[in-house]
Order: sequence, then C-alpha cells, then structure tokens
Amino acid sequence: MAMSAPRASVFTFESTVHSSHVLRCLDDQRRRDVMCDVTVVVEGQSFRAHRSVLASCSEYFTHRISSLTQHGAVLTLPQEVTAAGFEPLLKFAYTSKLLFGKDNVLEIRNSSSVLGFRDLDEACFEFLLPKFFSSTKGSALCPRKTCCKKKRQLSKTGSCTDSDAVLLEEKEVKPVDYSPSQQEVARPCEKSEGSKLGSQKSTATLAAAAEGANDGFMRCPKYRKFQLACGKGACAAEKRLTPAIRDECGLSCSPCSSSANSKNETERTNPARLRDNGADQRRTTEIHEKTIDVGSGEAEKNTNEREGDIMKMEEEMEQAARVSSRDRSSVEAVSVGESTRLAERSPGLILHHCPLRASAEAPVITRSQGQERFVMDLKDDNKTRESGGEEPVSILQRAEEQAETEGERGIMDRATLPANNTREGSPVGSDEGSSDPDAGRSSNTGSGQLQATSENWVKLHVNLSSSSSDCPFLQDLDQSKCLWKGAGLSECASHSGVSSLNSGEDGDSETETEGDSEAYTRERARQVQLPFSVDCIVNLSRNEFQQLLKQQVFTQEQLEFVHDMRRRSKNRLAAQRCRKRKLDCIHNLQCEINKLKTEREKLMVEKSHLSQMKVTARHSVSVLCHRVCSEAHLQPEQLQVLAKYMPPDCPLTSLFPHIDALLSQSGLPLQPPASEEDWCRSGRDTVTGDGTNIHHRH
DNA sequence: TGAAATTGTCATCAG
DNA sequence: CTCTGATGACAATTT
Repeated sequence: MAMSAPRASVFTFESTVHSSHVLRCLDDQRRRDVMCDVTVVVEGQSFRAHRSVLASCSEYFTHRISSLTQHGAVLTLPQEVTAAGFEPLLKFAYTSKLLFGKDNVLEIRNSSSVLGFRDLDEACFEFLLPKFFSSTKGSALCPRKTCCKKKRQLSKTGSCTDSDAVLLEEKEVKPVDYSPSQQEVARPCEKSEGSKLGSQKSTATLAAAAEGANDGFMRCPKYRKFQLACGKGACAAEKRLTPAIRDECGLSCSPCSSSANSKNETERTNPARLRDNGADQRRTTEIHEKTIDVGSGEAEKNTNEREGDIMKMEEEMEQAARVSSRDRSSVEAVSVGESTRLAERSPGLILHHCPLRASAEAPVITRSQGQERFVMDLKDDNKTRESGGEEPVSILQRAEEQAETEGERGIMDRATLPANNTREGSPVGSDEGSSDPDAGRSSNTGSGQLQATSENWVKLHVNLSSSSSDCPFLQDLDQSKCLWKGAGLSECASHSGVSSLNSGEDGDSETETEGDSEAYTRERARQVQLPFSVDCIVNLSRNEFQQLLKQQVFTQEQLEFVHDMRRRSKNRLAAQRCRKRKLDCIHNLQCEINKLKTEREKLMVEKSHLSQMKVTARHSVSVLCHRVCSEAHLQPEQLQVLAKYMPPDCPLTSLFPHIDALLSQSGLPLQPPASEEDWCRSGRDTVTGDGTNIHHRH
C-alpha cells in the first residue's frame, strides 16, 4: 500500500461560538464602560457604546461616526429617536436580541427606522408587528402577513401610535438621509391569509389599509411562489416563513400566545423537537422575565388583559399536554407554578421552547440567576426511549438524532440566510399552502418551528402542541389547520428541508414551481407513507439503510420512493458540495492570481530599479570612454578594439563622430558595437579581471 | 423583460 | 454488480 505523496493541505477551522463570544465581551465592556468611545445622547439620556459596534449595526451611526474624529465623541440623536426606543436597539446591537413589548415596540421600530438598524426593519418588524398586533384583535381574525413592500412609498414621519390601525397603515419613519437604500425601507404589506379563507376574509376584516398592502404583497416579485401557493388556499404567512414554520405547523404555541396578547414581548422558541413514534419528547418553556414596573399605569391598564392571557396560556399549556398525551402514551398533567405566573405576568417575556431531557419529575420551574429566567419543564413521557432497544429503533434513533442535529443546524443556517434563500427552506415547510387538509403531514406531535427565513432576524421555534390561536406568530398556522396527518411520519421528518419530500405537499411545491418529477415525488410521497422520515433515510449509512430495508416491510412503491429519494437527496448534497468546492477553488485561484500579481509588481519594481542602475552604469562607462579616447590619443587599431567593447546604446561613433573616416583612412573596418548580451558578458569579463584589453588600449 | 445567480435533478464516470 | 460521490449539463426559479 503505497502512501501517496504528502500534500500540503490547508484546513479551515470555523468557530461557531466565536462571534457570539466577541459580542458578549463587547456587551460586557459596554456595561462596564470599558473602551467605549462614544456617548450617544437620547432625550438627554446618555448611553456609552463602541463606535464600531454602533456603526456595524446602523446606517445612521455608520455615517455619523465616520465623521467623528475625536475620541469620546458625543452623538446626539434626532428627536425622532426616543430613549425608550433606542435602549433596546442598543442592547440588540450588543446581544442580537431585541426585547420589546407591545407598548414600546413602535417606538423601537421608529428609532430603528430612523437609525437604519440593519436587519431589523424588514427582518423583524415587518414580519412581526402585524402578527403581534393582529393577535390582539382576536384570534378569529385572519392573521395578516407582512411582505416586502419596498415599492410602497408611504409617508414616513412621526411615531406610530399604539393602534392596529396605525400599524396597518404602516407609518414609517424615514431613516435620516444618509442611505438611499434606507429611505426605501421595506414596509410590510398586509397579506391576509387564513388558510383557505384566503384573502377575501381578511381583507374584509382588515379594511382598506390592508387591502393596499395586499396589493403590495401580491405585487411583490419575491416569493411569488409562496403567493401563488397561498392562492391555493394556504396561508400566505407560512409561505413566507421558513420551511421550518410550515414544516411543523402542526403544533402551536400556547405560552407565546399569551405573551403576545398580553403586553408581553417577543417570543422565541428554541427549536424543540418532539418525537413521535415513541421517541422521547421533551418540552421546555423558558421564560425570560424582564424587569417591569408592574405598578405603572400601563401595567394596570392591561391587568385584565394579562389575566386573560395568563389564563389562556395555562389553558393552552394544558391543552398542549393533552395533545401530547394523545400523541404519546401518557403525559402528566402540566401545572403551571405560581412563579411561572409571575413570569408570565411580566411584560417583555421571551418564551423559549427548547428541548430538555425528559424528566421523570413533574414540571419543574427553575429560576436561574441574574436573568430571572424561568424554565418550565413540561415533561413528556419517555416510554419509548426507555423501552427502546430494538435494532430498527436504534437505527432510526441514530438517524433521527443525526437528522435533528443537522436539521437544527440547517434551520439555524437557514434562519441566518438572507431572504433569497427561501428556496432552500421551501421544501420543508410547504404544506400549509395546501388547501388539502389531507395533505400528509406528520405531526400532531406538535413540534413546530416558526421561522422567518426571509427575515433573518426572527427565529421562532414553537414546540408546544397547544392551540396557537393566540400566538401572533402561529395564528396563521393554526388557522390553516396545518395538522399534518402524515400517517405516522416521524417527527424528524419535520426537521429538515429534505424531509418535506415525504411529508406530502410541500408548500413551495404546490406552487407548481417544481418540475414534473418533483410533483411526482410529492405525489408519491403522499401515497407512500413511510414510518420514518426522509432524514432518516438520507442520513443512514449504507449498511444501516440496507438493514432497515430488511427489517421493515415495504411495498414496491415505498421501496422505489425510498431509493429514489435517498439518491436524489444525496445527489443534491453532493451537488452542493461540488459547487462549494468550485467556489472555493475559484476563490483560491483568485488568491493565487492576486499573489502572482503582487509578485509581478515586485519584480517589475526590481526590474525598473535594475534598469536605472544599468543606465547609470552605462553612463559612467561612456564618460570614462570619452575621457580615455580624448586624452589617450588612441591609434586606429586601439579605437577599433575599443569600439568593440562599447555598449550598444553608446557606440563609439557617438564619442568620435569622425571615427569612421579615421578608421577608413587606416584601412580598418569599424567594429560594430557588441550586442547587449555580449557587452554584458564582456563587462563581466572585465570585472572578473580580464583587463588585458584595457592594458592593451593603454 | 432579460441577464445572472441559484438550486435541484439527471446522466455519467470512477472508485 | 451495486453503491456512492463527483461533476457537467440542463431546467426551473429567483434575484
């Protein structure tokens, strides 16, 4: 076994935590006022920060700060920016997290628009605000959807009032003019959607403002596929959301609904995965409580509302438990502790639903230090895992775990992708678009991940199987009744884009955007109800896959589908790798070209320098020759020899214009000047000590 | 509206 | 012979 010749390889290590670590450090520095080099004054209130951070997040700061030179500069923000609006933005700049409540979201949004906070306007507010506020209108309302509406040029002044109407009007504050792009801040266009109810219903409810928005939405060239699919009866919202949303809309979010309905703020649900098919199911709701002034008038004003929200939240949680208990074998009743209530009462909640290890204890509510972080562990039974042990299960589990890992990574990746990556996500979710309630979807298990891929900021992962009626983010899902009945499809099917292939109709796909083969695949996928997900199939090794095939009884159709799907999935990944390699290769070649160009520049400079020296040297030689010729009274023979060693660019004739005549009188021919090469060689000879010629001349 | 970019799929080849 | 990965080519879609 001959070893191949050693090759120099270049490896790249990319840390996934580095950036967050850096950001955390910066935030820490900011809070300790370490290395802060700018003071931002808002409404008389001062905020210390780092210029680079601010400039990295905001167009406004980019332009303002670039003109600041002195250290410790003070920046006074325009009056449109309020302290209440700016502070969360500042924190967002340092943490990537925006905490807001219904009472201050518009202020924040205003400030964000004025300051040109990247990623927020379009990514967050346009997506979130309509949902956020529409939820207060009652869950019966068809949720509205936002869409890029750059074409709309609405008036942009003042701050929005806290009313839905205003929201719908989408008043926008034009960023201070420094960035043309920002002046075209995309604004949400309201797209009513409610599954099959379609736009009619919503438009009726939402009034003219929404209608205009609808137009904008439908005109939006982007995500046309989604829109088309919407027309087929699916909720457009999901269309726009990432696959993850659509993929798992079978669930709903309970707690988040209450948080949204109440003055609570954002919800963010971590990707939690609920396993079907006996896989263990874990649910956790983390509630980040924000310190609030409950005694404020605002708080009191909303007391009733919150109470209702809390009640609803509890109901929904219990419902979630019930749902999951239906799905799985047994689930303990979920009780919400008083501390949780406290947390829930707080406005500005951030709800995380994240997977937790299944716990045997009753729901646990923990409180972590510092951040008033409540964790409710909604325990699910873990029967299957405990009883698991059969080979097929282990294979599937392994595959699903892998799929989960990759799926989650993929989800996160997608979440950070720019809007143009909807396509990648599209396969995942998909289905909501379908008006066909039978469009097979797994997941009464209720694992849901709501994501706004197109808005790379918003990442909502919902994993509770409760009603989503009050969740501003999941209303659409709920209303579209995206209860995937994917006959026994395992949950991991809902974790990756690929999985959607066998989950029936893909949201995207229904838009007929895919080719016939894809339609065929979908059709097949619906027909072929596999007991496991596509991810499982794709992620299994060859042996495991074959083992699985042996252990399970498949129809011919299923077998064909499985093989076909595995082949295409793998090929798709291979194509992606291949393209990436190509790009890397191109990049490397470009680097190489740049390197060579630099090298060439260096050589050119050196050449120029040498040429200069050469000219100088020749000049010196010519001067010397001239002196010798004029003072030594050389004989014609000597002149002839000398001519031979004169440089080509300085022939002897240039020193002795009459040398021709002189030599011809002596009957001697004029030796032509040596070629440059010869001359150089002769020069070297001379230098090396061959001075005979010189002596001879003398 | 057309060009460019992106992505999935198929066919083919090599290991 | 089968499976898998790589890759060119093509088509559909998005930007």
